[in-house]
Amino acid sequence: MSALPTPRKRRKEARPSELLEAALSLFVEKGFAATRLEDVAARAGVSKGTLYLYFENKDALFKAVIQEGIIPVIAENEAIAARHSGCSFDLLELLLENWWTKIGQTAFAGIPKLMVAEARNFPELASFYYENVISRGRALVGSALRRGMESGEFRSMDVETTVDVVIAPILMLLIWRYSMSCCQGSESDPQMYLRIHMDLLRQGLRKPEKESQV
Amino acid sequence: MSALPTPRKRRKEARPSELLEAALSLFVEKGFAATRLEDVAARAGVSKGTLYLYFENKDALFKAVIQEGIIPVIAENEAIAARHSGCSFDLLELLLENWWTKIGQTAFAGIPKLMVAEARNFPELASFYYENVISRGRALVGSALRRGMESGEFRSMDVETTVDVVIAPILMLLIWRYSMSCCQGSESDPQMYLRIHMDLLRQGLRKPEKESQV
Amino acid sequence: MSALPTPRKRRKEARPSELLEAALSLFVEKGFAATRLEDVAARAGVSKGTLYLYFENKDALFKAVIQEGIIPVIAENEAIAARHSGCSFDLLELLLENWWTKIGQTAFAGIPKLMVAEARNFPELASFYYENVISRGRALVGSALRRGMESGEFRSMDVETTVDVVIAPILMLLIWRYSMSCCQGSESDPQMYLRIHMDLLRQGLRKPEKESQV
Amino acid sequence: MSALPTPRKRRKEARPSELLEAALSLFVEKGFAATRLEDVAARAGVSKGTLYLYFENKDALFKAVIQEGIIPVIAENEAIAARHSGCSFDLLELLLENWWTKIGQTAFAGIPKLMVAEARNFPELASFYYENVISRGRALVGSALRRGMESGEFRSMDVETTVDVVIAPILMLLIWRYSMSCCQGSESDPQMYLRIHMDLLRQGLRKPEKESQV
DNA sequence: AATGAATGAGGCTTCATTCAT
DNA sequence: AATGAATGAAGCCTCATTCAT
Repeated sequence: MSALPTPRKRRKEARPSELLEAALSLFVEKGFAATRLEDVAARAGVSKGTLYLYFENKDALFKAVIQEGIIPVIAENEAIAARHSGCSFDLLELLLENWWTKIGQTAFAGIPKLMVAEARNFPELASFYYENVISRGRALVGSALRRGMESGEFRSMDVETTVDVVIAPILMLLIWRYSMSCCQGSESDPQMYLRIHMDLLRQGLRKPEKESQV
Repeated sequence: MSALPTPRKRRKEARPSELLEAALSLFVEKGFAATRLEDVAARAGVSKGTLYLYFENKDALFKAVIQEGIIPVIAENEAIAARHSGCSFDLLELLLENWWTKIGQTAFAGIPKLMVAEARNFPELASFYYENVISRGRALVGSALRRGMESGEFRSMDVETTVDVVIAPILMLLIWRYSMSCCQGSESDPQMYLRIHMDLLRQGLRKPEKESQV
Repeated sequence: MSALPTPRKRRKEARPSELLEAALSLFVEKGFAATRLEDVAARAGVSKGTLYLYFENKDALFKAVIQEGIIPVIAENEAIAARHSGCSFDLLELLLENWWTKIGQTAFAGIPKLMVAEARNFPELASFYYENVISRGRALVGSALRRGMESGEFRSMDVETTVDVVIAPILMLLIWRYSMSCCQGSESDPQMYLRIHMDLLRQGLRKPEKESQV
Repeated sequence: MSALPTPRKRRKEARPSELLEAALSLFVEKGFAATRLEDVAARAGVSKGTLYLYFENKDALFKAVIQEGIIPVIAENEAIAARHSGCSFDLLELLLENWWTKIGQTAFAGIPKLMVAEARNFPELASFYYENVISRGRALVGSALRRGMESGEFRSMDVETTVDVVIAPILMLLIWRYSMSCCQGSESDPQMYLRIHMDLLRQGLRKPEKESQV
């Protein structure tokens, strides 16, 4: 119906997301406290004052970054789980694959480390993240595990706790990359890491043919 | 006449560890950058200046915390590994048990999250930690895995990467406790978490009797 | 419509020189180490933070004072020397006259005493001053002396050392004024001082008509 | 009559001068403000607290250093002048030689720079030094010059001002050595410096045989 | 007389936030 | 809408001085 907005207008509307992108990359690189708003503004190509036209303060900027970053991927994974009908371990692999593609291989990969690092200093933010990302992600993995246990594909174990154990190496892979990896001589290979994790899991979760569970 | 050192002297000798204890609790509570040395001093019941009689600066204080608290546990684990002659998985369990008792159940449990959160902004501290804790810890787990693979107890896998996968849930357990756990309704049970992790590992690492590796 | 820059803009452009002026007067009054940046800012009518918008730190502020105030005078003197074609002693007098007008009779007169007082504790500043002021000043006087010796106007002497001897009374005049002069009852007359110095020099440097050097 | 004091007693009596010696060397090396009392005490082999048993505070220590350092040499020079009967320039050379031996070649050589550097911040000290050292030194040189002028050995010039001009290079030699000399590549030769100064003076002060003064 | 542990004021520097233009 | 100059609170670290032993 209407013509496309003029370049100028589009620029203006793009501002917030340009700022969010700049903020994400700096928050992820330096953490929340150590990121200077002046640097965020500079990376987005605007001045420090402009930033305050779009975000009330540093906290609000941080929240906006999280909000935009990860929730859509959780929703995608919920859809994948809803339409899956194969075996449960395959579902785990599908969920991981999508997560890896949409988060692990993008700038959002830095968010888990960011949240872990700042949760205590920003409890309100942590709550927001927990409700919208973590609890939904755990529910997803939890229902896959529960289905597998009920079908006899997996051993019986405490589901909630197993979820944490299963997720942990995936989170650590990202957290490591944005923290101590700078000290490491050799680059580790995330593909191999994930494959080994899933290999161990496949065999570790499987219900033994006959006797002798632990 | 009295065999006891003077109160003054006794105080002087106790100071460093009082300061280290105060520093540990604040570092773990607020992170490295956000901890004020004045608060550390106050918690130890001394003034700002006194702290500098014992530690050259904030970095040195932090390194001392690690030096006194964590490195000895690594050394203990190295001794445990050196004298171990049983099967490799048992060694992994012994190492975990000692780590859990000396680190996981003490205030030092907060250090991994601290390091993850601050590594990028304090590369020298990160290096120190990497050299003295991480690389030694990985070597320890790595040699246990390698021994198990060579003896046929474990499947053959890339050792370095498997080390990371094996360690990750243990680190995440601690990291979680000092970050997002505040948002969690139910307290999770670390004993069960570790048991499930080790169960999955025991079965996941084991070399199948006959064929069918991945 | 109006051709004048806005007041704000005008202010911004004037700031650096206002700050340099304030810094010069305080450095000269109290020395480098004892001058508080907050006082410099206050004297320029701004806050502490503003100073850092224009100068990276205290060292940079000091260097800027030298850069703006003294180095140009050295450059002028180099130009004077380059275009001079008369006798060498006249050149010495021209150099002195310009130095006296631009440095000796301004607030910059306090810099030599400042440098002498602080050189050991701020070796980087001392180096900067040595490279940019002292060595160029000495080269200037040295080449005038050398020319005079080669033309037979002056006796032959070690040039480098003679430079130091020739310059010393001029520096001492300024150093004295910013140090012990407060204790002196009668104000001494710098014009007479300089005239006597040059009188002694004119006759002292001159090559005797016939024999009898020392 | 009495036996020599015991070593222990002598040690105690030697304390103040050991402290003064240590203070001199540090004040001369770093200046007043930058000298740490802890370093003074350490160099004298005592503890920080001990220093306060002998000197009320840092200022008092500084004053004591100056008091002990130079006045005796001035007195010696006054005696030399009193008994001198040769030509006036020879007297100037004798005074210089004694000064050079007793001050210029000892640790006291740093005092002129010290006084110059701190005079403004310690006016009371500056007065003390002016009365006891500078004014007496100037009187000494002044009377030698005046005698030479009256005898026809020297040209007629304003005595007070000429004194300053004559002394300046000697003071600058010492001041330089304790300030900017660190930046200088080649060590300058003080013997040559003083010889050139005296050469220039000898010829510069001398009354010309016939006409043509300036 | 001697010690040395303890203090706390003070200076440089950073940066989130404000606001006049 | 956008700018960017200006602010001032806050933290690390030093060191003269005190005082219990």
